[in-house]
Amino acid sequence: MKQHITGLIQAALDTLVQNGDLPADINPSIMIENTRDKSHGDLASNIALTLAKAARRNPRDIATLITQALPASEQLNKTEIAGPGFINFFITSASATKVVEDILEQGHQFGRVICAKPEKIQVEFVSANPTGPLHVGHGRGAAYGATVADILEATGADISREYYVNDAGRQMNILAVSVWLRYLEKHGEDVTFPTNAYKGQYVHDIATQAKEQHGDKFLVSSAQVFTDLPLDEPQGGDKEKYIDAIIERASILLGEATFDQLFLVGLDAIRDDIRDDLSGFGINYQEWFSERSLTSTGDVEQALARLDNSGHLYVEEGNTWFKSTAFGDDKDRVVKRANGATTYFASDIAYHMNKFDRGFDKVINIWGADHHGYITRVKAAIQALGYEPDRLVVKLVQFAILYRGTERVQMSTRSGSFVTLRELREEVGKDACRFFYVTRKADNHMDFDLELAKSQSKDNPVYYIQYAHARICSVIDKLETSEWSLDLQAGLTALGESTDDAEKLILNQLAKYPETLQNAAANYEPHLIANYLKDLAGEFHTYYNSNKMLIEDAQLRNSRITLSYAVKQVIANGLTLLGVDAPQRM
RNA sequence: GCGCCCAUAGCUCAAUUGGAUAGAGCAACGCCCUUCUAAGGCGUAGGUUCCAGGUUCGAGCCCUGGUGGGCGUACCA
Repeated sequence: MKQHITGLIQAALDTLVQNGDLPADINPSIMIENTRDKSHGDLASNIALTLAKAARRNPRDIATLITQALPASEQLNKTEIAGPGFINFFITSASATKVVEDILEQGHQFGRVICAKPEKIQVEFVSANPTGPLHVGHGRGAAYGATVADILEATGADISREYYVNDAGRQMNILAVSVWLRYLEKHGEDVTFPTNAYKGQYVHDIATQAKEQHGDKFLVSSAQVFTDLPLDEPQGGDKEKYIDAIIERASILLGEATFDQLFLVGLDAIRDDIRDDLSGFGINYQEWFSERSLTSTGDVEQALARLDNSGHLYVEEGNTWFKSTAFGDDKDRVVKRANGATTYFASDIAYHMNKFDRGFDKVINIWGADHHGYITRVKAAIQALGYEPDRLVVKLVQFAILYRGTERVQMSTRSGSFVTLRELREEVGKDACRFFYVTRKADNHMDFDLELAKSQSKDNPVYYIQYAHARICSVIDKLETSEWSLDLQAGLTALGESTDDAEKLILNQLAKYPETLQNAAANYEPHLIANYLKDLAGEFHTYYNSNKMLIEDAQLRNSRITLSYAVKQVIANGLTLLGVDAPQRM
């Protein structure tokens, strides 16, 4: 419809230019918008306003010229000039009904786009350190990333979802010795647990698992572990030095290979748990990418060599620095320490190089808002490696604060008492979680009310949308067991002749679905779909409450149920994109 | 100090990317209802879009300067 009107306006402008009513160099870009106020028609164009300056004429005069030159169209009832010079278009109800026909034909495909030459896009999200279960803080990134990926896929991209597993580095070693000490306890050794070790219940669980799978393979006496160590914090020492000393001790007592085995017990257990957790959240990845693998494949060294060859590295006091200030960073960054160890940033440079080398046209990283300071240096690195920096898109997700009614839910990652994502999911359900997390713009802080998410009332948008879907399913079920049957063709014809305002409103909303999806994809804004569905469900409930569906009058019955059928389809399509089920009954 | 993000109705948030009279839902108030799915429906009221300038036909949105809040400013991961 918008294209149709754009064509009409273009034709009108061509005529006016030919007749000399408008200068030839106006270079118009024709925008058609949905009106907010229905007294302004269904669609509107601001073309006259944008041309006013170039044409040196009053916008209302231009609008008059355009409407006079506008070719006739069977799809329009009338056009009107309003306000400062808007041209409003009123669509006939027959052509407004066209969208229902499209929905019936295309089914779950409606709104989706298939691209002949799809853009290859990678979406990396969550990527939490595998040192413990996911907590609620990861939930928003998970829901947002998954939905963005699905939306991009729906609009024609070739998507790969990836989790970057930070399985290298000190934090993972701390996890390994945490498991180890619990394991020793389970063998009856007397252990004083370090201040800085991981204390959650899951560490006990993994230790038990290690004992079951590996017997006493990692067993040493506690005397061997704790003799000649520096002091821990409670004794007036440094907890960081203390835990590092234990890591070193473990490595010596067990030997590198055995320590690594222990390390992998912890890593595998937690990664599997995270994978399972996310799967229950409706999220499945194409790739779990190991940070460790970057070292073993030589990617890190290769990335640094590439930077060095292009003159972006220098050595100072034994440390190797990347000259990121050349690309707008505040300061240069160390990539290799004097002791030869590469930094986390070096791995990240290699990781991004690896991503582009895998042939992705675009790479999207979903990061927590606390990582914003990191964007500049990563962009600097990929630029230095010779990639166009715009091919990396970083979307930051602000924190969500949990409330139970009006009371804030405290969470702390210390002492293992945090609220896990799994607990949240079990309490409020997958659907409400997924929906609530994406219902706000990602760059806004959000409040997540557990009570509201669980409530079964109109106040709860997820419930309200699913309820609309279930209601329609129920009507259709009832219809099928009645003496009537669903005649969609008759319904379409009847709808085309209808002048009912509520129906018009719903038709209008249905027609907006494809562009809402496009918009959501183009801007990485899934909340547009969530809001869209809320509106559609609201309009439908209103309609449903004032119009009986299962009635004698065949024309009304067919048109109402046909319209409802289309609403059901679009709700299902939208909810699917958000990772929310569309239930047949509730 | 510097950098990024945010500020819209009492509360939680929208606003088609610069369009027309800034919209929803809670909460408040006033009516109605007990149903094809029931956990409701209809309506009223509520605004200096943080402040001050600027850009233009037009600004919640863009620019400048403030105010307030969140986050970040590692050779950690």
